[in-house]
Formats: sequence, structure tokens, C-alpha cells
Amino acid sequence: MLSKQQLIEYSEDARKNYVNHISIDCVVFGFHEGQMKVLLLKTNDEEKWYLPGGFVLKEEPIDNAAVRILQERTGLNKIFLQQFRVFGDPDRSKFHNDMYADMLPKEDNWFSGRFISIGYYALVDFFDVTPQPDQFSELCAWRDLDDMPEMQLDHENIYKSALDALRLQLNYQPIGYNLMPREFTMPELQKLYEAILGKKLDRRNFQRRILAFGILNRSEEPRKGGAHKAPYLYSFDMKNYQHALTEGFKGGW
Amino acid sequence: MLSKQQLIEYSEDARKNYVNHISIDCVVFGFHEGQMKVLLLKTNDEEKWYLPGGFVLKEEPIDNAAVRILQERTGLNKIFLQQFRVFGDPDRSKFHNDMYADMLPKEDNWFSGRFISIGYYALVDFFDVTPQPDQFSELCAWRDLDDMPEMQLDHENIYKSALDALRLQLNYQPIGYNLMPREFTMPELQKLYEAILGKKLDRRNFQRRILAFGILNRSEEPRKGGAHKAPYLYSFDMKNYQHALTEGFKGGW
DNA sequence: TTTTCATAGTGTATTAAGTACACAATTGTA
DNA sequence: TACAATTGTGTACTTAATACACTATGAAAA
Repeated sequence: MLSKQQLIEYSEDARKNYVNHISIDCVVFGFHEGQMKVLLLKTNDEEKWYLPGGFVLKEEPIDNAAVRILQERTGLNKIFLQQFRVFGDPDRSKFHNDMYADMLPKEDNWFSGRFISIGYYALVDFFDVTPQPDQFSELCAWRDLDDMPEMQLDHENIYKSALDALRLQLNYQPIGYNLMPREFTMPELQKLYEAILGKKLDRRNFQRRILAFGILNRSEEPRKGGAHKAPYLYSFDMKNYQHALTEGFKGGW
Repeated sequence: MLSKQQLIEYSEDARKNYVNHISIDCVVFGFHEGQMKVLLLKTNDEEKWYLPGGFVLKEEPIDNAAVRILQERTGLNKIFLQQFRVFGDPDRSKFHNDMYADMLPKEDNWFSGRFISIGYYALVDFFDVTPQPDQFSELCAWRDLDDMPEMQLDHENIYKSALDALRLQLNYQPIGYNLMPREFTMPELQKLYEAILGKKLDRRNFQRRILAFGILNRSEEPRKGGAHKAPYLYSFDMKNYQHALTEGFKGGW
């Protein structure tokens, strides 16, 4: 334990020497028309896009901060969120540092600091989202995963890293409840997996594997009215789904 | 982009409202005599132990900060480090807040702030470490994983979470290079896995599985001199090991 | 009305991985 | 010289992964 004198010195030193800005950046994934989408923001005066983000309030758990930030951008209350990495290179915030450098002296300028950012990814239902610009932006919109624009700061790195984490999650956890409508067909679910993985899967093997997870219920009646053979409709079995979320699929060792 | 007036207001608000302390906590795993060990610190006036940790310097990448912190505690230069989670509940730092609360007014007291901590786990060779107390502690020592003492703050939560992450890593990455001596026998490596997993494994199946990874070289000569049948000595094939570290083992989808 | 095409459902053979289990070899000690 | 402890190796069985082919349905074209 420190003495009072030591505490004074330590506190002074700490304020001088240590990083003190934390931000949150969110990669919001949606799925529409066979395409993975990411929710992005853009200012009018900049060509580059950026991820929805914000800061953590003093009495706020970080997960709540991420939820709050995304509520503001999407209007959603229930969001599947997953913390996946911290981004903390000193030069990652150069962009903002430079942009606002001349306006205010360094000690008064929040954006002159160096930011460490906690990365979250979110899985949301495309149709439930009402994209809402933040105070820095004039545009908030979905972008296709395989047609992503140039991005500010290290945000390209962040969304790619989020995608890696999501792909890893496919190996040991169920995915889909937050991205699919309540009822869906097997081919539709397969398209989601293919969109996330960026590759084609075998229909028959996909079905067997997914069904083996035991997280789907098939409804009695197939979907009618469409062209071609009527596909069966499935929905997630929430009890088993939740269980799989916490327990995971593969035993490994 | 913000106007100057907006920037001033934003900066003032931000300083008031947002969290601004970031720490790093490290769970250092070692392996000795068939036991997983964790490196812990303890002050003399407190009964509770805590994890080695510290803060991020202003121009320092966070991974470097973790390396620096661990160098000071262990004397090691090359450390296998893995960021695994951020801990950011507001009440996680209550302990320090309370301990130093009376000594200094809030605004001067570094420890009155609310801390968000980045969790790292490290895998190190037990024999290479020279445990070194930090400025708050008078004892730095290895503790057995299955005989862990009471811990400060949320550090019990952190090391358990690190262990979960390590166990997950066993499923898709090689482990052992940083925890084993250069040469080792198959039963010795198996004990490491058993210690991490906290359960017994089948000798024969373990050997087949590990060898199938293709990351081990068997030396010509078995270890002599000991009692019982002389076991073969293995060492890690660094080329394949590194490749497996980046690529992972299981295809999954 | 019949044919064709796109899509959906189901099954089977083969290979690879995971699990369970048994016996033989080596070395120091009783 | 038998024994106990430890190590090395092999085999049968089950489960999961992969590759691939046929049948069924419904709308649109012929």
C-alpha cells in the first residue's frame, strides 16, 4: 500500500504518463438478400466511412455502453453483442488527432489524446434496424460486406478482425437467431453461413450438420406460394439455442 | 466534423462524463512438477493476492505495455502473450477506490477513478522466471492453479476467464512451446494438457492426436538413466508450430 | 398438356477423426 | 528372478466429415 506522499506522486505521474481515452467501436452485421451487411457512418466532408462507436460513461459497464451506442444508431433494444478485441496502437487515432489539432490546444482537446478502442461485433435483424446518423455524421447506412468502402482510422482492420471472430464463432456456437427472420428455410440459413464464410457449402452436408446441432424446429407445413418445390420452414429452438450458446458445440479435448 | 465551439464543448463534456483509466492485468501461466502455476503478487498488509498489472504509456502499443509489465515481474524478454478480454464493470475497482479514498481528494487521486482492464494471459517457462515484486507488493510468487488464494478486486474472475480462453485455444492452436523445456517426453507433455484441462486423458489417444498435428520432432535417442522404460524425447518443430499458430488446427466449416 | 428448368428433399458409400481398450517392452527394486 | 511402474504400440468400434446422385415439386415455356 502506498503512503500519502507516494500516492500524490503516483497520481501526478500517472496522469502525465498513461493513456486515458477509451472508445468503443462496433461492427454491426446484418443479412439481406443473401448478402452480409455492415452498418457504417459517413460525414459529408469526408470520403471515408467509419464504424459506429462512442465512449464509456463513468458509472457504466462496458457492455452496456456498447448497447447504448448501438441503440442510438439502430433503434434496437435487444442486440446480440460480442466483445472480440482491443485495438491499441498509438497511431490508430492519428486521423482525429490531426483533424482537430489546430483548433484547440492539446490539453483542452479531447481528440488530441490517444485512444484505445474496445471492439464489439453485433448481429442484428436487417429489417429491425433504422439507421441513424450520429452527431459527427450525416449518413448512416448498410454496406455490403464484399463491397466495403475506404474507411477512417484503423476501422478496416477492426471490421476484418470482427469477421474473423465471427467465423471462429461459427465453429463452436450457434449463429443465426439474430440475423434471420423467425421462420426461414434451410437454403436461406445456408446462404447466411455462406455469406459469413465467403464460400459455398454442400447443401446436403450443411443440412445434416445443422440439424445435428439440435437447435432447429421444423414446422409441419412447408412454405407455399413460391415457385419451385415448397421448402420446409424452420425456427430456432430457443432452449437448445441458448444452451448451445453457453456450452458450445465441439468438445475438443 | 465539429466546429471549434462544438469541439470545446465536446471536450469538456467528455472529460467529465467518460471513463479514463485503462489498466492491464496479466495471468502468467507456468508449469512445474505436473502443476499449472499462476504468478501472483501480495502486499504485506493485505491478505489478498492480485495479478501482475500496470498501465499503458502514452506512446506505447498495448501489447508492448503487457510485455513491459511482465518483463518487470518475471525478467523475461520473450513472452507468449494473448489478449483475451476486457473487464469493465464499474464496481470492479471499488477495492482501490476505497483503500485510497481518504488520503487524497477525488480529483487528485488516480485510484479514485474507474478502471477498465485489458486481460492478457502469458505462457512462460517456469524455470526462466525470477519473480519480482512491484512497488505495491512485497511478495511475488507462483501459486498452484488448484490451490489459488483469495484475490483482490475481480482478479479471481480474470484468471478463471484466462483459463477458459487457454482451454479454448487448445482446440485450435498448439500449446506447449512456452511452457515446456526444449526436450520433453510424451507423458510430460500429456501432464501439461491434463493440468490445463483439469482432467485425465488417455495416453494412447493423446499421443496419436498430438503427433497428428505434426508439430513434434522425435529425437533418435530415448532419455536414459531414469527408472522404468526409457521414454523418447520430443521437441517442437518450430516451422510447423508457428504455422499452426497462425493457421489453426481444425477446419470447422 | 407436356416438357423443361430451377429448386428442394433425401440417401449412401467412403474417408477421416475420436474413443475404448490390451498387450508387450524396459528398467530398477524386492 | 519375479515384480511393479512406466513407456511404446496396435486394433476394433463409433462417430463425424466428405463426396456425390437421385427423386419430388411447381411454375413457366413449348
